[in-house]
Amino acid sequence: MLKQQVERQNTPSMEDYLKAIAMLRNENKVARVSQISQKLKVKMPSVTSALKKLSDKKLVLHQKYGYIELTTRGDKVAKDIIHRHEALNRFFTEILDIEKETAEADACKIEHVISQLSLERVTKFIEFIEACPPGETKFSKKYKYYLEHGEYPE
Amino acid sequence: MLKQQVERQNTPSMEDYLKAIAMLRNENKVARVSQISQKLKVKMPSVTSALKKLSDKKLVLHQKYGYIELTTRGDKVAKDIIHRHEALNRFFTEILDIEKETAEADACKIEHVISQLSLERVTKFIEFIEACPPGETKFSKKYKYYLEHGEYPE
DNA sequence: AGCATTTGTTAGTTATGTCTAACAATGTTA
DNA sequence: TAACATTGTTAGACATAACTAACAAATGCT
Repeated sequence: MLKQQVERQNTPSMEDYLKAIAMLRNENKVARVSQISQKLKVKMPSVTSALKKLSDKKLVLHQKYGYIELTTRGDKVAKDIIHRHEALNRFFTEILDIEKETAEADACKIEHVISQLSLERVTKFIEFIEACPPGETKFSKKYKYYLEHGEYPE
Repeated sequence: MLKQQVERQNTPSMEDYLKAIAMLRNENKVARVSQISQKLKVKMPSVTSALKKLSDKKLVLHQKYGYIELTTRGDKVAKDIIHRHEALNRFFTEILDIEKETAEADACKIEHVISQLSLERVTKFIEFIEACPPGETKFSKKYKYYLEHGEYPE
C-alpha cells in the first residue's frame, strides 16, 4: 500500500490547507485565497504565507495574485487526509452515533494525529459492523439500544 | 458531571506536563524537573518554562529548585487527561486489537483533541462490547476473526 | 569543609503559525 | 477610463513551545 510515503512530515496546519484547497477545487473549480481563508477561519495573510510554504514544498502551484492548484504530490496528501476524515466521520456518526457537528469537529482534529494502522483498523471495524450477517441484528442497532437503556436488548 | 469546567483552555503541551507530573507523583512520590524532562523527551529548560506557565495558571505549585506539586485544579485536569488516555488506550487495544505501542502513541495524541461527548461514547462502546451476554460470542472475538479471515465467523 | 557532579535556571535563539496595518493588484461599473 | 471595491500581499508583531549555552544551586563524596 505504501501510504507511509504520504505521511507525517506535514503539520496539521499544512494538511488543513491542502484539504481546503482540494475541497474548494471540487466545489468551485478554483481555490482562491479568500475562500480558503473563509473555510479555515483564518485571515488572508495566513493563507498567503501558508501557500508560500506549500509552494516551497512542491505541494501547491501558486504565483502572486494567481490561481492555486495542487501538485500531484499535494493532491495525494489531500486525498489521504480526506480519506482519513471520512473514515473517522463515519465511525463517529455510524458506529458511535455521535451528532454530525461533534463528529465533524472530532474527525477534523483526529485526522491529523491518528496512525495509519489505527485508521486501517477503524475502517475494518466499520466494515465488520456493517457486514453483519442477515440473521443477526446489527451491532450498531444493539449498541444504540444499549446507549438508551443501559443494557443488552433481549 | 460538569466535566466542561475541566476542559480545553489547556494546550496539549500543558496537558502533557500535568499528566507527567501526576504519573511521576504516583510512581515516585515526587516529581522532579529532570524526570519530567525524561518522561516527555524535552530538555530541562522547557520543563522550567512550562512550570512557570502552569504556576501562573494555578495548576501547579513550584518554587525555584523546589519540589513540584499539583494544585487541586491541576490534579483535576491531570486526572481527566489520564482518564481520557486510558479510555482511548483500552479502545485501541481491546476493541480494535492494535498493538500496545501504536495504541499508546495514538491515545497520547488523541486524548488532547477528542471531545467529551465522543470520549463518553467510546467508553460506553467498550462497556457495550464487554457486556456481551453469556450466550453470544463476544463481538471483539468476532471482529478479530473478521480481521484475520475477511469474513464473519460461522 | 571543599570540590565535583548533578540538577535546575536564565537568557537568548529558533520555528510555527497566527494576527493587524498598510499597500498593491485586480475587477467592476458608472 | 477613472474611481471604487474587492482581493491579495508585504511587513512586522505576537504567542507558543521548543532548543543551546552559560550560570547557579543543591547534592554527594572524600
